[in-house]
Amino acid sequence: MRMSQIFGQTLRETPSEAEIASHQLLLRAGFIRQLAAGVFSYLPLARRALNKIEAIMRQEIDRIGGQEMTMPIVHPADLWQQTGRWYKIDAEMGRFKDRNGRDMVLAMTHEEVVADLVRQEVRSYRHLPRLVYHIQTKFRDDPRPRAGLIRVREFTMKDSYSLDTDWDGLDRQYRLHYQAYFNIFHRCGLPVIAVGADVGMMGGSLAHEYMYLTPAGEDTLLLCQSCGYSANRQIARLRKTATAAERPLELEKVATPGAKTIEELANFLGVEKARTAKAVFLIAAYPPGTTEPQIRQESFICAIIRGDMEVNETKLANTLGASSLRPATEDEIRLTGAVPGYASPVGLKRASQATGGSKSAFIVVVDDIVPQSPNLVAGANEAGYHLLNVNYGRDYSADFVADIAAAQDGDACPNCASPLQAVRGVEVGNIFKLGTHFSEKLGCTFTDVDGQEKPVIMGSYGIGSGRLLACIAEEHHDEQGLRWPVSVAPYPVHLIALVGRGSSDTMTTADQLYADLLAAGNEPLYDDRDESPGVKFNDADLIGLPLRLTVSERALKQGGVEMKRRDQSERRIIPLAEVLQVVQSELKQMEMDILEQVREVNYPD
RNA sequence: CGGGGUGUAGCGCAGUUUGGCAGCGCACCGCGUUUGGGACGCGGGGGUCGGCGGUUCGAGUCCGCCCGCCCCGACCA
Repeated sequence: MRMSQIFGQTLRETPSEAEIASHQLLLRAGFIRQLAAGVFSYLPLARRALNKIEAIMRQEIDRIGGQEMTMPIVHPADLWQQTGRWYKIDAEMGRFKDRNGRDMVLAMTHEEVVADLVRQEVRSYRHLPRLVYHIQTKFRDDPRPRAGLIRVREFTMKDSYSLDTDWDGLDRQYRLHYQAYFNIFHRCGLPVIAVGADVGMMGGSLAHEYMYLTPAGEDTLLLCQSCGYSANRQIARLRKTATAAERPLELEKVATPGAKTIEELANFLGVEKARTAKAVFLIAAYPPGTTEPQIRQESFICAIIRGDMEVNETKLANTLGASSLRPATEDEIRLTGAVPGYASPVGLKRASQATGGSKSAFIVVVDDIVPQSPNLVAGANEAGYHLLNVNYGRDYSADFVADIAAAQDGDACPNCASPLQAVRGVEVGNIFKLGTHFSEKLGCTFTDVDGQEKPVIMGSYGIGSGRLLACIAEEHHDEQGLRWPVSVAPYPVHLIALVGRGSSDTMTTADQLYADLLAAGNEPLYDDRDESPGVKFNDADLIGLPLRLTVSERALKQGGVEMKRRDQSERRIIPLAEVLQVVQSELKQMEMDILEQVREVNYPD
C-alpha cells in the first residue's frame, strides 16, 4: 500500500476526548474515528489488523471443530420475548419497529437466534455435538461508553455456541474453548489470565472471563499469588473470621448521637468495626414471569453484614434470584419502620404490609459470618440510638443466610488463606456453560438414543475483536506510538523512501523493493509521499509496524537499505541483494517469538 | 440516571470576565526553495462560534430551554 494513496491520516495532536493510550494512539495513527459515543469507524489500517485477529480466531475455533456461519443483526422481537430477555433487559437493548409496526431487536448477542436455528435443524442425537460460530456486529446501548474501543456500544464479536447431548459433552467443548482462547490471545501477543466469573441469570453452571490486566480496566479481580485462586470480584469468595465466641448478652439500648455511619459508630463506642452489624437497604427487581411478563416484581431487601465488610451486590442478587438491585431511598427505608443511619432488622415487621406500594415483600438477607459473630452493635431504629449485643436468631431472623460479602484487597483467600490481591482488568473474552436455559425456553430438543426427547445443552463463548485490538495497543506501545506484534500488524513492513532533489535512483530502488516485497508476499506500507524525513519516521513510529526499511541515498552509499525493528533501537544496513531474504527471516523470527508464548494451560478443576 | 467538565475551521486552542470586523498554531491548496527525525518563504481557501428562543442598535460573549461529547459514579447479556 502506498501511503500517498491510503485513506485516512495521522494526526499530529491528540484529540482531546482521548485519555488512555490505546484510544489516543489508534486515533492519531489513523486507525479509528468516532461517529458517536461508543460508535466507531475502522479505517483501512484497523481493518487490516482486525482481519489478522479474526483469521487467528477462525483458525483456533476451526481447529476445535467450529463451523463458521453468519447470523443476522436484526431480529424479530418475539424470539426475545420467548426467552424473556425482551422484558428483562431495559434500555440497553436497541429496539425499533419495521414498516409494518412489528417490534424488532438489534442483536446484543445471538443465543436466541442460535437456539431458533437449532430447533429447526437439530432433531436427533446424530446431529450433535456441533460447534457453530460467527463474527458479527452487536449493539448494546451501554449507558456509559468509555476509553475508546475498550467499552463501546456497537462492536464486533466472535461468538461460538456449542451444542451437546449431555453435560460431559458441554464440559469437553468448554475445555476446548478454555485452551483455544488462551491460544488466540497469546498469538495476538496479549497476556491474559482466566478468572472465575458470575453465571448470573443465565441458568448456567460455570463461566470464565479472560482478563487483560491493566489499571485502565473496569473489572476488579481478586488473585491469590500462593494457590492461584482467581475470580472476578463479582463472585470472589473470601475466608471470613468469626469474632470471638461469646455467650449472648442482654440487649441494651445506648445513645449514639450523630453516629450514622459504621465508622462514626465504631469510633463513638470504641469498638472494632467487626463488632458492628451494618444494615443495607435495597430494592430488588425480579425477572419477569412467563405468564405476566409485563409486571415488574420488586421487593424490599434488608441486607445485614458485619461492619468490617461491604455487600457484594452480585452475590446478593444471585442469592435472591433477582435480576437487578438498586439502593433504596431514605423514604423507602422509612416505609419499613427503619430509621436511616440507625437501622437494623430488630423489631421490624417482616410482613408485606410494612412496605406498602408495589413492593410485595420485605426480605432479610444475612451474611453467613454474622450468625457466628455474637453480640454485635446494630441500629435501634430510633434516631440517635443503637443496640448492643444484638444476636442473630435471638433478636431477628432472616429469609436467607448466605455469602453476600465483597472480597477486598488483603482479604484471606478462600482456599489457602493467603492475602488476596485486587487488580484491575479488561474482559476480552468469556466462556459460559449455558446448559439448557435457552433450549428449554425455545424448545430446542432432540431425540436421544433412548428415544427420549431432551433439551440441547448449550455453551456460549465470546471475544470482542475491537476490544482485543485496543488491549493489544494498550500492551504494545511506547512514547512514539504503537508497536504491533507481527501477528496482528496491518502490514509487516514499513518501507520508507527518502528522496532528496536529484536522487531519482533512490526512488527507483525503493519502487523496485516495494514491488519485490509485494511479490514475495510481504506487502509493505510504502511511504512514497513527498514529505520530509522527520514526518516519515514519526509516522512510521506512530503506526508501529514491526519492521522498518529505509531507502535513502545515505543508506545506498553505505551499501544497501537500513532495517530497524520497531521494538529495538538497533539499525542495520542490509545489502540490496539480501533484503528480501533478511526481511523474511526477521519476520519469521518475530513470529516464532510470539508462538513461543502459546502454550498448554492448566484447566482449573 | 446523579455529579463534574466541555462544545469556536480537519486537529489543538485563544477570544466569553467588561457585548462592537471571527483569531492563532498545525493540517489543507498554489508557486518556489529544502530532504536522515514533525523544513522555509510568498500567496490562498476553509466558520450556522452545538441548536432553538430571548434581551439589545448590535450577541461567540448576557438570559432561558434543548442537544452532543468527555470524566467520575450508578449500570453492564
